[in-house]
Amino acid sequence: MRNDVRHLRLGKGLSQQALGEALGVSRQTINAIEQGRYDPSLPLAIRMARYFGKVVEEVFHVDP
Amino acid sequence: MRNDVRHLRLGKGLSQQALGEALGVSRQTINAIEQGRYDPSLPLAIRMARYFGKVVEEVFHVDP
DNA sequence: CTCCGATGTAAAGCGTACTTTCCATAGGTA
DNA sequence: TACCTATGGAAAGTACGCTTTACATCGGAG
Repeated sequence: MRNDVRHLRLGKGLSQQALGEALGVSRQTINAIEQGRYDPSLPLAIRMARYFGKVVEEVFHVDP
Repeated sequence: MRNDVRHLRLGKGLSQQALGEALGVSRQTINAIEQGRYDPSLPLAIRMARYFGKVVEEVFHVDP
């Protein structure tokens, strides 16, 4: 799965730390997701998308 | 998280077994998700929503 | 140069997502 | 009766999501 988290985060001028706090997870979790080291849980993915004003499918894409 | 999987599945006239096969998971996984015993992974949630012609947020709802 | 904020990464630990195998029950049909 | 499908669920194993702690690098501000 690829995602646009880094792009969306920078678009809001936030650090990984700040985004993590806004979403209730650690900065390492944000980092790992941005790097594609693993996918977020479903509830976190929904919170993230909602935070950026998007639906899950607009933020997370199945890699072809 | 609550979800509409059972309702959507029955709307298509499918058994848990048949849905599991269509999505590439076991029938026990479908059962557990319908019962709310746990949430699906993000890729499975996206596959499920897509299978039913919906976005993730239309199938899985945050609790409150 | 020194200090700091931001980022990358690793280890250990915990809970969960998912599997296979197995057992059990209910309803329908022959 | 016996059989079959659909469902619910337990047990054990594997892999992943997420945490805390810790260390390291880089760039900018002073």
